[in-house]
Amino acid sequence: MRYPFAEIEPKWRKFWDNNKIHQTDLSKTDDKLYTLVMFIYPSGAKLHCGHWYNYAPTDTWARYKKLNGYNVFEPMGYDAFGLPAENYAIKTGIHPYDSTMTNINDIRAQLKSIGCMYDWDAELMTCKPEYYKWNQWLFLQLYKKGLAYRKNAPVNWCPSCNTVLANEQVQSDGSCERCGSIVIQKALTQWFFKITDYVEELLSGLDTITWPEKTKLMQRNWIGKSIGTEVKFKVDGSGEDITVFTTRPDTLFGVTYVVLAPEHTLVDKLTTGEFKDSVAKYKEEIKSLSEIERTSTVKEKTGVPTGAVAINPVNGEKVPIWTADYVLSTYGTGCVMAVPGHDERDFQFAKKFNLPIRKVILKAGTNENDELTEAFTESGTMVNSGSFTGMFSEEGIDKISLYLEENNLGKRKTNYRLRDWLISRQRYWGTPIPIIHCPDCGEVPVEEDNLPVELPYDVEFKPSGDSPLSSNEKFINAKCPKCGADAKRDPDTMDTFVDSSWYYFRYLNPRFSEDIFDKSRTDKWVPVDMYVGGAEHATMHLLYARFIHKFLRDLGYTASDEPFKHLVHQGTITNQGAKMSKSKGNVVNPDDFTINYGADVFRLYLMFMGPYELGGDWSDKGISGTDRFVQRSYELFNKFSGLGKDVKAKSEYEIAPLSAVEKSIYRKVNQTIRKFDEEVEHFRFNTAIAGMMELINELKNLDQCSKEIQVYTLERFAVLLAPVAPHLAEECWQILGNDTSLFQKPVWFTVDEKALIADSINIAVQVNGKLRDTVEAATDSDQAVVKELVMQNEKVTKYLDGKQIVKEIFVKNKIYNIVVR
RNA sequence: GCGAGAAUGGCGGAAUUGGUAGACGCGCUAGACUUAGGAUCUAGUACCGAGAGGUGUCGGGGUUCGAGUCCCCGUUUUCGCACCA
Repeated sequence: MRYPFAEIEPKWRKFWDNNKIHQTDLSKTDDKLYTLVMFIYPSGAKLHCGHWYNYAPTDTWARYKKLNGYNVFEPMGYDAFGLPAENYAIKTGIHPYDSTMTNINDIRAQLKSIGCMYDWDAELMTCKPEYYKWNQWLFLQLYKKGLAYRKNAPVNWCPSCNTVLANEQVQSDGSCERCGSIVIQKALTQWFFKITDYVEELLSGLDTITWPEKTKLMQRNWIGKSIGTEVKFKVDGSGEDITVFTTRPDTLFGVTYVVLAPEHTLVDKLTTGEFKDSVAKYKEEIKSLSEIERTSTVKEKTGVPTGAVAINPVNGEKVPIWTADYVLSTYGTGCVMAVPGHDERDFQFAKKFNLPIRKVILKAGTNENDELTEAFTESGTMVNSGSFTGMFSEEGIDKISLYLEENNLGKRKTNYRLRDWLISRQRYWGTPIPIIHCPDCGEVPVEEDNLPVELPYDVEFKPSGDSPLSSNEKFINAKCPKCGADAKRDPDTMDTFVDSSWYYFRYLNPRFSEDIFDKSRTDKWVPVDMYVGGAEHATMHLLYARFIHKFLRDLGYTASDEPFKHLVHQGTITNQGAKMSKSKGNVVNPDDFTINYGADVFRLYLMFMGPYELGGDWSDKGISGTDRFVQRSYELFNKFSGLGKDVKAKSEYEIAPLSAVEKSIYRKVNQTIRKFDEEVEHFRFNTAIAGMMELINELKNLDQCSKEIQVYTLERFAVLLAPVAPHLAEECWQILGNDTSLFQKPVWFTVDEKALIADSINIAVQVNGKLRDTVEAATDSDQAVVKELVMQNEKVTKYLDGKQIVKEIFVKNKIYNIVVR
């Protein structure tokens, strides 16, 4: 009989539901384990295989922990604010709230069909005022500490749609995805969170958490700490100074020009008469370029002179000031000193515009008068550098910095690539920013008692050039909390990364109304023990959450320094080479598989496909393999139905008295448990399942075992099934004769260590590193014993004839290698 | 462009610290069973070769008794790059 998943799976889900098996008692904290997957964005595309790939294997890990006695908390919620719902509204007229709620209801039903251990009492929706109220509260706390502030920042602007565009709405050729016009960069006043105040701790904290090394490295690179010196260049004939940042003050004598970012405020100020037109024209030209294009090292460098001249502080030399787009206003001071002899970008630029190139660092083994054919960017001996000539770069960096500091011409400075977090969005579907702009008092925060500032339902979200909220008179007009005068609310909303930077606290008490969360509870449960989600969040969400966590700690809201102790990234599931998305039309609907095979077969297949961290291109080719495995498992238990009622197995057996078949099965069962423990613990589900398949292949001889060994084996097999195929396992456990639920009364079997050691073992025999045969020897045999076997082996000895043995390498239980000449 | 991964049969993938390459599964081949089925069971399946044997882990070098694994050079490919989440 085929496994009737269509009856059995809903039956067990109902049982779990009715008995509240997945509701975590959060007051019990002794063996607490907080397992979290990144919450879902409720798009109209619903759940696809990529979501299942994220959730089902993580649930297997969580269930494994639960069976091992942990009090596991595994919640799920909706990251419900965001751009796609708003775009959808612009296109169709369907309100973001309505489409989001519809999507959530559909997705919830789908999520329930996976059979994960989600505690639905903890469900969260970030678009509800009871949630985003605390985003606003968080904003106010940051504001109070001076960590939320406004400044100008460039945004992608479509002049035809009259709106700000997300990077993803700008196509690769720089045009708007909606109308095709060329997108420009426009400066707008924006809200920022001062994440840079925490930069050192964000770096050092990485050493304290168990995250993939590559993710930590990405964060380190993102933060981009660099130790250097700021150098002041006076502008000739003007009171202005240009401050540049350099990590190579030892090359200061090689400066032949200075470059300002085109957006730098000094550009217009310094440009002299005849150059004004060309500079203005240049600034116009580069408006449509993205940062990636601007910094590309293959793109032809562009730039124009400003006519102004800077004075090198160490030698008084006058050098021209240029503006060029390879200098970014967002990094360092927005100005660089150009040393074409020792910087690749400067070299290219100087070549193109015929600017002088001067050698000031000598590469070891070369001559001072050799012409530079490319920039020499490493350290070396300083030349042409006044009194510093002859020093090695490291010493020169130190001495020149000291000289600059002593003469008030500069100072040592640590720079970071990390920029403050731009959190304002000129959009509707997000958390309103709780600030009122008063003509007299300026920016005034909304009183905490007046939170939430509710997002109004009625609004014109079609682009008009302004944030959609500014068109809602009722919303936008307010009284100044300080002086009572007529004032305007801030029309912007927050980046959705604000929502996701603290949601793991809120899951623990989603309806708590007195504070952002109940500290007495979160202190026991936070940090999250295991966090699973896509690697695409490596630098943004995962950095923002760490920042907010540290901020909340400084407010006294948590004792921990880091939000996520352990992090795992699932791989990306692509289809026809592309990430699954509705717009590409390559979404694979998991429902097709759950209808045909059931949830357990599908989740088994997702785990069996390959390494969890790797992902891969979607194919359903192998699903019949896991289906067969499920069928065979079900059949196996039916064959021994009820056996566990009459026969009780011991927890361990003496091995010697067992028959050969029993021995082999007993050993395999224990080896499989050992392997399963090891593999599932580290999210290696594919090999864990392969191990179980090996076991069931061996169990074709189970009827040759005593009833006790049969029960011993089957109860262990059922329990191994439980994390990977929970519905099936519950059913099998019951068929065997148990009247309890595995997840209601968790069971896990420990390995019988003495069953793991095999009596004998195959040892590879090599001659000159080439395999010639294997010999079977008792486990842990020493070299002399193995040598005797080897030397009797003709397949080996025929390669030794007439040769001289030079060396013999013996590795116990593994290899015997004879080197001959 | 910059940064970070990956590359093993026809396919998905296994392979503690360097120690028998191809576990497990798909597919395929042959057979069994059968009021015939896209079901189940048994056997085989890296490549070349009749065999002995030889060759094989993206390409090219290197270290080592021994390299899929370590080092150098290159190719291809996936992901991220600050307003998608």
